[in-house]
Amino acid sequence: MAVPNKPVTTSSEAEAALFDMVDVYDRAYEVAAAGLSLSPAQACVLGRLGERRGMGALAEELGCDASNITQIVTRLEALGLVTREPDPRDRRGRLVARTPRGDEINDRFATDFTFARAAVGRLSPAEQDQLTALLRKALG
Amino acid sequence: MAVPNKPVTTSSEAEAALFDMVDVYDRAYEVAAAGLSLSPAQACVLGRLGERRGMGALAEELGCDASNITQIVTRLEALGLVTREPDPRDRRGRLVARTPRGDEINDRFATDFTFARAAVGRLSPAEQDQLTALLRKALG
DNA sequence: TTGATTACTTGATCGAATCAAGGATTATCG
DNA sequence: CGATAATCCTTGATTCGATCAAGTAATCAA
Repeated sequence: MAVPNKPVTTSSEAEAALFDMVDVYDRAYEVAAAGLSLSPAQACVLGRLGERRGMGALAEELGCDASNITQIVTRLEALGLVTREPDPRDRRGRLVARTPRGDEINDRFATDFTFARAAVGRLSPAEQDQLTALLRKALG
Repeated sequence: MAVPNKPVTTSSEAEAALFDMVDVYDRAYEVAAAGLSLSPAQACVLGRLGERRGMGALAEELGCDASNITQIVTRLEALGLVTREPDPRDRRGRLVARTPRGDEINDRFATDFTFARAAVGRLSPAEQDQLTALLRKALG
């Protein structure tokens, strides 16, 4: 099950459309990751490493437990996509950074995850601005 | 990590807004489920049982393996939210249906998952129609 | 310096997802 | 009719994500 957020009830057309978008987005993300033999979580963490980051920073960004990040980074490290070095400024911390291969895989993921790009691309520039404004307003 | 679909790169404002919506939606769904001690997958399956359904139908709807559904339904059954009876018309199949308690929990989930309702509610009726149209067009 | 806090790891447990394999039932076709 | 195939679901094994409790090491603060 890609991401099982099928709606219980969608009382309005807009809610239904919103749900469909979320559903298709999530599935596309997962498919793109799977195409590179990555889990969504791995692709996600890899994508957050444009700049080297501490484990805690990653955990906070993703809203999860630090031990979760330890797990995921350990796997990315085993895949040779990431390094984990002691932080020279605070030796409790560990700085995670992509390897060249990690960069390459991440670039490929960005290329392969065409869904959002394609979806937005179906709209005219004016429509894109409208969509942005509506989504931002809906997000409150 | 709620649903870790943080973007690798968001080349446009619209893509970024789309991502944010997906991210917040997924998290809200998970929180609503957790509030009822359900996993997102369990809440999802429960929500699909307005009408009794076979295991295979559920698997197809959710795009996952049948054995995955077996697992989830087994847990829902253990929670007393669902029954699994032999299909009288084809004794290979099993029909899954919500119990009264399953209905109650499902209703409560629908109430608790306020995110989509609230998001859409921040828009005027005309804006809701716009959003619907834009999302549908973006979905292709 | 002592004690608390911070940053991360480890180990355990649970659930979701997927795959291979198997049992039971139904459908097909010679 | 009867053998074979296809369908529906389950079981078992494995992997990964998520969370919690507990622990280590380093830093900070009194």
